[in-house]
Amino acid sequence: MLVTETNEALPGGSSLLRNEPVQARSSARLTGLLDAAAAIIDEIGFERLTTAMVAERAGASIGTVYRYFPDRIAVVEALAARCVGRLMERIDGVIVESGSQEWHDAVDFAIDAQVDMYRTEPGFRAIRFGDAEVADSTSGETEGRRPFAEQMSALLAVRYPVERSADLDFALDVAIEMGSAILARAFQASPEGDSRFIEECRSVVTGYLAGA
Amino acid sequence: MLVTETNEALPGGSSLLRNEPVQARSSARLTGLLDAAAAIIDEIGFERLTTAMVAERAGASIGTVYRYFPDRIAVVEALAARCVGRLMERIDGVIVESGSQEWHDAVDFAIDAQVDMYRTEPGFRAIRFGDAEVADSTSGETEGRRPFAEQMSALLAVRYPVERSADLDFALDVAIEMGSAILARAFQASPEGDSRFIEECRSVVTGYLAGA
DNA sequence: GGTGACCGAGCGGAACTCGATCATCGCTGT
DNA sequence: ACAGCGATGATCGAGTTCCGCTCGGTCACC
Repeated sequence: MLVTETNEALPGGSSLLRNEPVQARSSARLTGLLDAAAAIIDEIGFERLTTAMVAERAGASIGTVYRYFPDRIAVVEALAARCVGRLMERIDGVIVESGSQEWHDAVDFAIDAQVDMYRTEPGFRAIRFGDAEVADSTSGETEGRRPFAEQMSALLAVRYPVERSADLDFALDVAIEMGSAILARAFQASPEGDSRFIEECRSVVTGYLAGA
Repeated sequence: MLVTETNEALPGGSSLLRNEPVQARSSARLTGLLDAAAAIIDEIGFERLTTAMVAERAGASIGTVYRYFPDRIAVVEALAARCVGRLMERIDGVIVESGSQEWHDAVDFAIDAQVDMYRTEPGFRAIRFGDAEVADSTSGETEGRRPFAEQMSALLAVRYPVERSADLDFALDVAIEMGSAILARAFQASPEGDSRFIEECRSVVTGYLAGA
């Protein structure tokens, strides 16, 4: 496993939180707050989410929200981070389980996992990777996509033909950008994900990474 | 010209506005408000933009802002719409001027125009096409990219080899999605636009549209 | 008893409203 | 022609409401 979680609820490091939860009930609270935020975002969108809504839905008070998160934006950033973490766990899990050494399997699994997340993970759709980018237009996207790009890089590095691996990181950047955009389009077209776009995503990304 | 503007300032239809300006001074006001919004967004980002700032910068009062825009978000949506309108005008202008009948010229011009907009058009960078999508996560992107896709469709339809034109609209959807994402990445990496990503954008989009 | 966790009234500021005021336009009668 | 005059467009800005966030006090766990 490349991804290690010190706590089920907390995303990554993480400097997004004011106070790390130490008692059991409080990490449940954190999880609950993020769940509430995810549900609200799915229903009315990030822009209309208020901290009071999050508190009420999680059965907490406003003060509790601000005990964990420095501000409103940090809530959605933490949610995004949790999403990315879960996505990476999935991809990692599936690929080691399969035992495949083919790089294009890793690509396929990554796309499968994202499709699955779009369908089942609350908030993923609205947040994609970096609609937290919405929040802070400077960092958000980088924060979200960087770790993902690095994980894919690590996964592909050992599987990719050596002669082309010089530009692997750049190619991955481009591929992830393309793939995410097409997938987003697929789920913008329909809630279950337009299969035409999804298939096109597979072929485009695989084709590009294969070197045209 | 495919694009017709009834008024220099107003973007498209447009149902984004509460009141259409009818007198001359008031469309100047509208233009001024959008200019102010663009400048502010460039300086401090969409999130930190306040309606009071827009009003002050445009030399208007808050009430005037709300005479034209239903809410804060609509301001940036209108700005996005104006950006898209200007982009389309440019592409259209350059391509008829060139007289080219090659579809890949249309693609090149479209990419050139976007690069130019990123570099010179206030607010374009922050707004891309659909960081208004940021605003209203449901419609924003659709509102922005739809007219663009349709214009490109119209441009390419007469230039594209007939045998493949059946899926032209779908292919264009995908191509625009890919291209926009890669371009955005180029200008996220550096303010002048990372030329490596820009070149990759050209080759990927042209390659894809050529049918691989 | 000491520290972690939680609450919610309250503060500051930003989004948005509304009725009063001013500018422009089109008409109409001389 | 054009001066006057309603009607409608356009502007203003104090005021209201709502939301993000703080802080001191209370409760729960070790």
